[in-house]
Amino acid sequence: MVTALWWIRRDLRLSDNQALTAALRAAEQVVPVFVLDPRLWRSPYVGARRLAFLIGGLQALDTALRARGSALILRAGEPATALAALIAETGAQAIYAEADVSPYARQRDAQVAAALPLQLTAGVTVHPPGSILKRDGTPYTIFTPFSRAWLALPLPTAAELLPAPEHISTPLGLSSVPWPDLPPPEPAFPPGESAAQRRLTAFTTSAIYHYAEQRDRMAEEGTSRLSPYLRFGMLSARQAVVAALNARAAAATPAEAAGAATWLNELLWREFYAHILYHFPQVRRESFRPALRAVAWENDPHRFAAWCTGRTGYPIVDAGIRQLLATGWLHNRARMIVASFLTKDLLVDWRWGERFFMQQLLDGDPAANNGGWQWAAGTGTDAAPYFRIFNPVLQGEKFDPTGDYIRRWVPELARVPRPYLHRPWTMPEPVQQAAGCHIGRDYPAPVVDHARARERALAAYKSPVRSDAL
DNA sequence: TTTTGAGTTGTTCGA
DNA sequence: GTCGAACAACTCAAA
Repeated sequence: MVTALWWIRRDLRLSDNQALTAALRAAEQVVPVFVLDPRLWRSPYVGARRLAFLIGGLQALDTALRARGSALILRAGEPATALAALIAETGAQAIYAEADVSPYARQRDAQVAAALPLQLTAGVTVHPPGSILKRDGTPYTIFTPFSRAWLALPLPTAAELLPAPEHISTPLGLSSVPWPDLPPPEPAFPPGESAAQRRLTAFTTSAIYHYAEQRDRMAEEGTSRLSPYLRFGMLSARQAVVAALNARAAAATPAEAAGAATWLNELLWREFYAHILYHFPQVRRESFRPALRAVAWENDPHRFAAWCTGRTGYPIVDAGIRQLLATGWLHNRARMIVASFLTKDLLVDWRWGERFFMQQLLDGDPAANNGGWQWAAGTGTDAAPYFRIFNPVLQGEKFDPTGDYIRRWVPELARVPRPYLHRPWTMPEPVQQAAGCHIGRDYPAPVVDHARARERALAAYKSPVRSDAL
């Protein structure tokens, strides 16, 4: 009897799963296993809410496996040790898993592969990192040429998507550790593959066609909200790309096709940053651009705390942070606004914001989160020019013109009249009275003056303190 | 090898 | 209110 392990990490799905398919082709019996790595619980980059989403996804996967004659085996401990034990128990000849790109995952897999028969497959991205290079053999570091090269490769088709297996034969009697105790999942993001598929279908048959115009409107549900599902592979990258291509082909108007193409482009940003982290793992520790490794961050803990709690006094910034704190998810436009504010207005090291996002986000992904933060901070590949500093008032007026987003997430501003909503500190005293919102008491005064903070940021970025001058 | 055009998502200022 | 230019210089990608 040939037995194989399907080592699940961030591919919590049965459909279009290359690792599972490879295991089923190689073996008569397949053991689906997830290893609770104690490093997950200790990491300052992991929060309870994302863990709860992960565990919920594993429970959904377990249910789906049980309907197919199998069951998820949950183990705890160092992966190499736990897998070695399971191999000893089952006599499995091989382990199949989807390759990941983060430095931690690659080091972990190298350690396992050194001791055990580990077979890695593609799947985190459509095209595996390392497979898209310039003519001279070096990796792309600018998005647009990367995306051109990506699009020049054969596009995935629906026919390539691997079907979910109807039956999985798993040996009986293997033990599991109990499910860990975690907070209940976020209601807005029910974990699991079927929830992901429903959301993908809903988005790619409707909102995707308005995505080009609607995606920046923070009060609207104009985005796919699929990021947590992509993060844990409850949906494969290939399934998402195929759905985008199908939607583009089915578009009734050029504007609708543009919507689908814009969303596809966002999926390509995800691919791009996965490739970047694979080729430049040091970006997890330091700025991609060497010249900006010496920016003299102020790192004021009080200002950082005001930002983390949504009490900066800038409504659009606070609304974003509070949406994140309340739901574990944040609109992409709001991500850019709060990141620009932290790094430019408050001069806090982008790595502080990156870590906070990783603690809070359901979709927290080392590659995409790092790429986004370095872009906003202007320290990354293909980054915003240093002088591109978001004005939180203008961003709010432009992308939340009705103020509905602010009123929803910052209830103490609910009765502030629209002309003052994005700059409540300018409310005359009688208006504050009428709105039931006294600045400094019910809602904070601005933690910095944006115009002055902007000048300070320009100076700090223009002449970073060089470490050799210290 | 050299050259040339280009580079997600902005803001401010002055005409 | 609207519009175009300036904001710097650099690095990258590709011919």
